[in-house]
Amino acid sequence: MAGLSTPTLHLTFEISGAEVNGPLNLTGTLLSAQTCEPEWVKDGASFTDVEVLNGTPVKYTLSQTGDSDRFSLNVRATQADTVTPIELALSLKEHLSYVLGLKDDLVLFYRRFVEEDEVLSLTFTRLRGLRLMRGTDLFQALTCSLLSQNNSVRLWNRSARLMMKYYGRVVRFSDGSQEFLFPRARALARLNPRELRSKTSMGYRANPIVNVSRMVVDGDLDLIDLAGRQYEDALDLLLELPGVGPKVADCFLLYGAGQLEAAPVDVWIHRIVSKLYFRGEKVSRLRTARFLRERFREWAGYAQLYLFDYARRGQL
DNA sequence: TCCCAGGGAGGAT
DNA sequence: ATCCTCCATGGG
Repeated sequence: MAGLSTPTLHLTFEISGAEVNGPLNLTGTLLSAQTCEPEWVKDGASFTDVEVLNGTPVKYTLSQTGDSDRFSLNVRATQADTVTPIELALSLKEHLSYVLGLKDDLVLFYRRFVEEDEVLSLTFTRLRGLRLMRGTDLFQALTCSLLSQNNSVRLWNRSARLMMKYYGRVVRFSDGSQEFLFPRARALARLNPRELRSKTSMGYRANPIVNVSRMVVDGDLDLIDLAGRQYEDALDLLLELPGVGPKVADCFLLYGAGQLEAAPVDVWIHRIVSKLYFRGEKVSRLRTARFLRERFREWAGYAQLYLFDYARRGQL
């Protein structure tokens, strides 16, 4: 913690393992393709992200030393030099705790299913410390979820970065660096979908993204209200949005709204659940999602995350 | 050239 | 309810 009583523009501090509820694998978590935001920028063993905290853009770089069980998290942060300084350390610590799911009781998760579910427990050793990320920006989470449909992680991340470059606000930080924020609904709502498409190579996904942006701007879509509703209720409303089907809706609810009973079913989850829980019998995606929710309840999102990572990395 | 990627919409059966 | 096909785009 910085030793100054006045707000600072630069900051370095640690988050010790004791402040985290169980193990943490930072690299595994940040590389697990969760859809609430573009992947953080990787540089060797450290990762950099930019977010707006209390109205102030903050850029932070994280690295983990030690192993998944005994570690410390090193944080370096800079905030924008053009806005009022905020009490950086406290708000950033709270932010990281939320975004990286550091309060989730992973040991309880493992203990609960290690004997109750032999299939899921297969993933526990190799993925130990993998945590479920949450976005702090609902519009960004919904947009990234829309980008991810029938797309590769690499491609939708590229499109997201291009969106930031062309339509996001530029922020200059006190260390002299410059970054683009994720675009606001206002900036996307006025675009011609064809322009958005040609500049970001996001294909047909430009149409629903512009349409949803316009709904947000016009007040026809209240994402905060949506995120606070009960799961089934929110799901029904989400499915009415253009370009939003069961998978995108569940991604928004899980990674954006932090509703841990949501379990997005993509091709990987569909495959591995069919294979491991239904003896390879073809099961519909809807039934797969319901199966995960009913079996894992408030841990369905985590079960999905572990099975997804396990399947995607070739252990299927 | 074909197939695939953290799918969804519209239609036919 | 389940099964087509098409939808852009780039990588293998």
